Amino acid sequence: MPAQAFRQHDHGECARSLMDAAQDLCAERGLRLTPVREKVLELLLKSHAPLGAYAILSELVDSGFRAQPPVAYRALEFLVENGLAHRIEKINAFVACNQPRDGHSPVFMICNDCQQVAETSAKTQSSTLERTARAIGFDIQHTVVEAQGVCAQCRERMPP
Amino acid sequence: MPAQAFRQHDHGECARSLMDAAQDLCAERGLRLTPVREKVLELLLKSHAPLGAYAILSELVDSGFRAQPPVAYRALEFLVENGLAHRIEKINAFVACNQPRDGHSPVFMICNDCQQVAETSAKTQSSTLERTARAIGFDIQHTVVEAQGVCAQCRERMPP
DNA sequence: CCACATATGTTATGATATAACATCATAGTC
DNA sequence: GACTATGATGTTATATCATAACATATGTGG
Repeated sequence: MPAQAFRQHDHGECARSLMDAAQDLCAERGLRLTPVREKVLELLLKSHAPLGAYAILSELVDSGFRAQPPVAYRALEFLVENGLAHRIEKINAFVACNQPRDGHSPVFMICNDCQQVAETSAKTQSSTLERTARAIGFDIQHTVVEAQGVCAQCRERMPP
Repeated sequence: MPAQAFRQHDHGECARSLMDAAQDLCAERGLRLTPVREKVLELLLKSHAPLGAYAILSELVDSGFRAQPPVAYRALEFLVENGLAHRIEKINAFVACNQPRDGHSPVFMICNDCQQVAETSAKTQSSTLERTARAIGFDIQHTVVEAQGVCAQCRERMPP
């Protein structure tokens, strides 16, 4: 299911099932999905667009958590390390992962108009990168692949 | 010539010819390669590793320029807009472009050990991205493709 | 219950980036 | 040469993003 974010879908249902998946995954792996971590994941899942660390922070405060910056950053670090969220480098923001436990190297499409971000899993993408790397003896540990532009919905709405 | 940065090469000569190319390109296009802009490009060309905006700023000051942050950011913005330099998102730093006027979508390999960055021009890379984008009707305006890992030289030097 | 590891609370500060407005330089025009 | 529009630079202030360091608490296995 590519580009989930740009499609019509039951967002509430989608968020719930991803939260369930996250809880299962943490249980399996002995990871502690503590209240702050769960809340941050919930905020990311509810949001239609990526959230910056300070946006998350202020929502945490609204939800009754005492929260200084490290609180948000630590929770995000946990989620990212365990594949439950991703950091979008180009915009210094975070999104929930829409296919945890995939071990994928995600590709993001960032719409400059509606600010939504779609996570796609282009396997060929990373294999192309791998090939380029191999050619120069480079050992890849992490990849950042992000495209900025305009999504289909926004383009349709735009002046000709 | 892929991965220039990781190879043995005459860096001084390489920097000089790229500076010449930049001057020609600006002359052709009626762009003004002013003293600050030229100095910043020179700093990037001399450096073996990407430079952060504030590193550039302090080198500008060392070179006798009065320099507040906007001075460095503006020069960098000019260089990036005109394809003479690139921003590496993952590390908030800048490198000189090693093939200006190519209209390429560059791919960067960032070595976590020596901090050097190689710019490669993988055409297949961007076409793979293009295909992914087309599949969901996304119109790409800019791409960020960066891989972090260990370059061949550093890997050879490392403990087994 | 103790000790250890992990998570959280808190203060302070570091690092990156830009808004806003004043001043100056350059090129084209009269 | 003076006039003016445009683009470049100078400067102040501040916004935004991120982490170091250390204190405290909490859960887990011995």
